[in-house]
Amino acid sequence: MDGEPQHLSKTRILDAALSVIRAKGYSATRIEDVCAAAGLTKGSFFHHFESKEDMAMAAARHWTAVTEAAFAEAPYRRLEDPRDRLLGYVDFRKQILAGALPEFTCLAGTMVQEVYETHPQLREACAACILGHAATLEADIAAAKRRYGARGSWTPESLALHIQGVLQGAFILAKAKHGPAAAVASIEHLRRYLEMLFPAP
Amino acid sequence: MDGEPQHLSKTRILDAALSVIRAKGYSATRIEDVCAAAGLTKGSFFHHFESKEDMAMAAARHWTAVTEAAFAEAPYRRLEDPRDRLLGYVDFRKQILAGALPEFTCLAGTMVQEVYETHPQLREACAACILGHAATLEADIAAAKRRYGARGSWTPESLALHIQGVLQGAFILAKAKHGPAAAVASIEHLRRYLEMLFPAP
DNA sequence: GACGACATACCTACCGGTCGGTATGGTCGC
DNA sequence: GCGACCATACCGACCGGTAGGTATGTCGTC
Repeated sequence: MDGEPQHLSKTRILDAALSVIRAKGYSATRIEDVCAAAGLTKGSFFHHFESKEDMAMAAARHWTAVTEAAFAEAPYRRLEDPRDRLLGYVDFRKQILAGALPEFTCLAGTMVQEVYETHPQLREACAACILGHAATLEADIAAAKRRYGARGSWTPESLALHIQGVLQGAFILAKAKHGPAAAVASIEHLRRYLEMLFPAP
Repeated sequence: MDGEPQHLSKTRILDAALSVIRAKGYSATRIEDVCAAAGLTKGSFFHHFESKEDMAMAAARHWTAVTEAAFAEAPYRRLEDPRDRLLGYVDFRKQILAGALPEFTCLAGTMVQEVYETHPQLREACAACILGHAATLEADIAAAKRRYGARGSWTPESLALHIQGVLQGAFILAKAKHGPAAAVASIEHLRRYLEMLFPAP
């Protein structure tokens, strides 16, 4: 995913961008906010990025890489049964909600809401992040469906997307309530749905 | 909910605000965009509103009133069985996704993402809208639970919020994919969950 | 004639983006 | 080894458009 091992300051700017955008949204983040958070100046910023939108595109890709790495190492991935892996994934996502609000939010979901009509490229980048992540669940879902003979008629793709949708919705609930309790409860409903879809032997 | 039957131009501005904010997000909407959409000028705007944030607060309340009215008249509300009413609600929400993207999106969900950290009052107003709407489902959920002896241990409140979460997530999916298909599929998963929670006789 | 409902012109802070400059470090000829 | 040369990284003052907000005027109505 990452091309070359980009410059340290560039990744510092991108890391800063992730947290600032997740806290204030894309339009409201000023370039100088990002610079301040990164401990650099605008001169450096525009040395590494052509424009604010260019940075956002890079941030989306950076976010994809960061999250991909985080999930790749997660313990649930080593489980044998595809159903267990799927439920493990959900539990893992639930655990993450323990931290502070702007830290467990999804950059792509936040940004796409603001830019889907106005910045087609950014929308595309955010979509690729979300849909790409969803795609990593499809194999397990398909396998679990085969093994446990799931109820109802639906595609693995649609369920993978539904899971991402619930998570994104949970973030909105958390933001609205200014705390993760409702989001956790929502994810538990999602887990219950999966348990019922793939009834345990 | 609405205090006095406010001035026509004021509601025109608010209606315009709803569509512009839903299309571009709160931070990116300029007051002049709203004025242009309403066919008025800034002079009129600042006659009716103190500031942009004041307008946003009013827009949130306006949105609450508009949606409340829309759901109050919906046909599913006349169904006898609480389970049918709940499923009817979900189906009704699914139907709405037929229109153009910025027209079926939720203002409160869009705004709260941007302002939850920076504008506490606005966050509160958006939260009140979402949570208030969720609360309208609680009675039916509780009644359905009593009548059909639902599976698992959860509160009506948490399920009502979960439903809202799924819908908000579905909007994000729709924005990311630039079309409602995935959102529709997600709502169908939600419906399946409810059917399984309250098994039909 | 006072007031509410608008329009027009204007002010000004802010912010995305530019530009001239400096520091650092690597490379090459000698 | 050393100086000439150059590229990269970074700084920070500055520019110019933009957009939130204001001041003032006009017109209709009670």
